[in-house]
Amino acid sequence: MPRYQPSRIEPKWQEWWESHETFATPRLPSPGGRKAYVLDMFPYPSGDGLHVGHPEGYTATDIVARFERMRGTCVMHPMGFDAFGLPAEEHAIRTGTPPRESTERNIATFRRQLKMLGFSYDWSREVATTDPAYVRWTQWIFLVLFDTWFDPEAQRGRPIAELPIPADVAAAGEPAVARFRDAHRLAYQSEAPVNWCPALGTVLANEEVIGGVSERGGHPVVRIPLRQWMLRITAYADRLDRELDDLAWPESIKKLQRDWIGRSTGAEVDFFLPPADAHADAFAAWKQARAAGGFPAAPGDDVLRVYTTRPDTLYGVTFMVLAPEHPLVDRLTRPEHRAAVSAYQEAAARKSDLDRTDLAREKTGVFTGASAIHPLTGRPVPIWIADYVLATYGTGGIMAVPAHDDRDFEFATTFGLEVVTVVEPADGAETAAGTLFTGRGRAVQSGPYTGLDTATFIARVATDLADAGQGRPAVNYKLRDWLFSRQRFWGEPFPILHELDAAGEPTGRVRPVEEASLPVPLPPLADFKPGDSPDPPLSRAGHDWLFVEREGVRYRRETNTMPQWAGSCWYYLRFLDPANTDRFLDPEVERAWMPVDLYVGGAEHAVLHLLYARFWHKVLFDRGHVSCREPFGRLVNQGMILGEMEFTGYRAATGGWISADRRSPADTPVRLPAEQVEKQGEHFVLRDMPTVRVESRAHKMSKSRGNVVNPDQVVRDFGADSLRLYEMFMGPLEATKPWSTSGVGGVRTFLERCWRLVVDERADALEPASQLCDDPPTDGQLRELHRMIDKVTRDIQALSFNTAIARMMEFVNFCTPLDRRPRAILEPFVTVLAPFAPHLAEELWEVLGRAAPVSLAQWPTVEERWLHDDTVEIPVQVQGKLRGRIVVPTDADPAAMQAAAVADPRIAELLAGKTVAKVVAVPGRLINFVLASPGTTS
RNA sequence: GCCGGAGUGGCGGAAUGGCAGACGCGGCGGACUCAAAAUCCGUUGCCCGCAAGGGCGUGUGGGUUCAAGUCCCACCUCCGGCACCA
Repeated sequence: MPRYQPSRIEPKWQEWWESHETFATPRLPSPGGRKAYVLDMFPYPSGDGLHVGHPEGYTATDIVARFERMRGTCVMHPMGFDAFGLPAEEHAIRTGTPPRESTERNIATFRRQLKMLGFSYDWSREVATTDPAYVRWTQWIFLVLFDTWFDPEAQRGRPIAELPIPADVAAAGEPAVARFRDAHRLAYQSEAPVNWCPALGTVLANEEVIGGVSERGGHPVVRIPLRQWMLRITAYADRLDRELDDLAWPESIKKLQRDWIGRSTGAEVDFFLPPADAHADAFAAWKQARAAGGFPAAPGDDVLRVYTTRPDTLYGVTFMVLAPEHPLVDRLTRPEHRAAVSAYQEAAARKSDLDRTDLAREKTGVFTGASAIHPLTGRPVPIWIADYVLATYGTGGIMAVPAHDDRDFEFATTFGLEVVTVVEPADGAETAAGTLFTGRGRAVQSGPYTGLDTATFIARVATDLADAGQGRPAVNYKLRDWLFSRQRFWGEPFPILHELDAAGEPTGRVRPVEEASLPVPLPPLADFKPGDSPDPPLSRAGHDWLFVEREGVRYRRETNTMPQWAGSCWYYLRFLDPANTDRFLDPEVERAWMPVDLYVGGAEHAVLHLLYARFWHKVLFDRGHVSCREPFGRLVNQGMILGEMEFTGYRAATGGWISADRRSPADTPVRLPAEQVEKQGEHFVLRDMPTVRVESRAHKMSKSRGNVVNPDQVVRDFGADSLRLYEMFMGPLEATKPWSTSGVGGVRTFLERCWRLVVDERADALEPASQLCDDPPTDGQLRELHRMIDKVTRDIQALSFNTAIARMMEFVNFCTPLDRRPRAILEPFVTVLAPFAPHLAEELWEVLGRAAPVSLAQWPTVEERWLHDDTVEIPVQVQGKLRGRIVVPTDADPAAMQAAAVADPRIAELLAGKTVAKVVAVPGRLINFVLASPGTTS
């Protein structure tokens, strides 16, 4: 009668934990005790509900949190919702439902599903980024960014009030000072060209544009100039790079971040631009002025400044290239080239990123008719414009060295420009003139530098250029400043006011909303439809929201909103002190819990979320609001869960089967049941037609493919403990792995075996199995128990849950046949099972007559003495091939092992008449007899 | 193109340079049953052999080593990311 019934026991224990506040975390960890902050990347509550991918990471952290709790650690394990997001906004536009309504509904679904899985979150700490009490502090942090400038000397952010004002700025009066400050804030406005997506009615960040179309929806994107809020993340580029060093993150993630930051070192070099009516000695005069005055901070109009990582190739410069948007292009272009240049510029502006990057890699460009003077040789160098040079990187212009840069080489080849070799491979290999060599080596045809190796050349020419005032060492980053505003109505409003003049026009002056007035609420909107201009939807809000007065001056609110990233940049801090109305986080609480000890989430956030959150954290650190430089100590990315393995055959248009390796896009895929398929050698083929190969693979879950697994359904069919356990048993946490419904059945069977180990299934009432007894356990049972505990303990710490579960299965396999099952081994087993299958463990604990909850029971201690055997079985190899086994004392030395091995009749026979050249005996592991090869004497 | 990661039975996977395939799914056999399901027990890499036993096996080809899934070199395939950053 009392079968294992998850549908009965799971809700029961979830209610028990909730009513007993089993997982409530105190404000501060107990003094002197250990703390663990175990964090999941909180989800975006989409309308589809939880996906089976979510519980993977959540179960992993839940096991760690429960395990640590049982070991007496004070555990912080919160959950919340990253609830601003485009889908709610699109839903509002489609249906007219206010986004807050649908969002709250979705959160309720997510919360129900998460609770259904028995995660041990402290739900009293739940936060949603859309909650006005949360938005208040997101806006407050924006004001911290607005109030901060980056001091490059100190390499840290400081209050804007401490920004030194140059004398000439101060002399120009208060508006100039304000402008100077605004230009140095970490949050600033910019008129830069942005990715405007007409279909979505918004501007997108570079990283939201994939191959020229929007990441969401794949709509076309065009570049237009628009006033935007930017965050000066580039100021922190160096620290974001260097301070990765000490983090316990996967090296691959660190590398991803480093590559994204893209630090490179090289030099800036000025090429003199002679005026049209220049005297022959204009260059000499310029050189003299530079030698006296040094290298200016800003290039000025008389030079073309370029950035290069290879100043050692200066003598190989045969032309220069400017981005079409480069500010000097118009002035440089000679009248006879004006038409072509303008046409090219217009075409480039119209081109989407797709056209500029993906299609036909062929280089395009036009000649401006102008030349610059090479700083070392004094020779004129023609100036071109081409869209392979980016306006937004370096100085927007390059010195082209076609012999040693593949892009320049391609351009030179296309337009028949000169190629001059100035570097040869260091190994002296011959290079034909006019060929490409991008490696490092030795300089040739390089004036006084000829013969130098690349590194020496770079160091020396940098010094020489600096002395001559013609160049300086420079560092550049691929990382761009963070485009932080969106033209959306479902996001945090900026706490910023724009001053208006008497005519109601903006004066360009802004003021922050005072802290006491936060949060700036989202205004109610009558209509959610996007406009056809890039004007933000909030500009259509009622005037009582839009216009405010301060000290007799009228202001218009900022109508952009923050991107979804904003809320997720600091939620891990708010969890620590979620109800605080006085500050965003109590410093005492922050010092006690930070940093996060374990952070688990999807690899899709490897770059952006983690980089943005680190950036905000560093600013908060610089401004004294948090105590550590880095927020996340140990980071782990869970892998993706794919759909069930599928076999796909292909039918040709004529109707016949076509082998998967010879199919064309015109053939129709047909999903095949496993029975129609068999493996033949390397490939799967049709069982009835073995010449036809069949594709076998698992695909990403997607609605269109129809292979999405719904957690509600799995819980209904198998129970939450089975879902948890299966997701952990599938394979390594970090790996991508396919779903298998029969695999879920397998772990369900295991849980039923656990149940029967303790419960008498044939009794009428819920009572212990008849085999349960109070016998003292045998040595063999204790050995089995302690080895299991030891392995599971170590595996949880290594996040190797699949092997931990395998070991528990072995333990159950060991116990099942026992006619008498000592309580003294079953009870510790139930405690070890508890973090993995908490509902079942609680129920079994109760059946065993112990006081609930097992969730807070003590984790069993491993008794070392049961981990070691007196004797050990050791393989015996002859010539590296396994030929027998011997049993020897565990501490047997090589001589004893050898004696035991030769005493084995089979081994003795194999060695008879042979010369043993060498014996390799590894105590406790193996023994190998190496024979002298025939004809060799030893 | 560049940068990661991965290739092990029919499938998911396990293995500090030391007995390849733990554990699970699936398969096969048995016990229980009138029968089936459930359960319990056994078995299950491939090939030869009645057996004892032998041979071959971790994507491919080389190498280091007494010993390689594991280390080194070259290559192939799949998955993920980046993509003119001078």
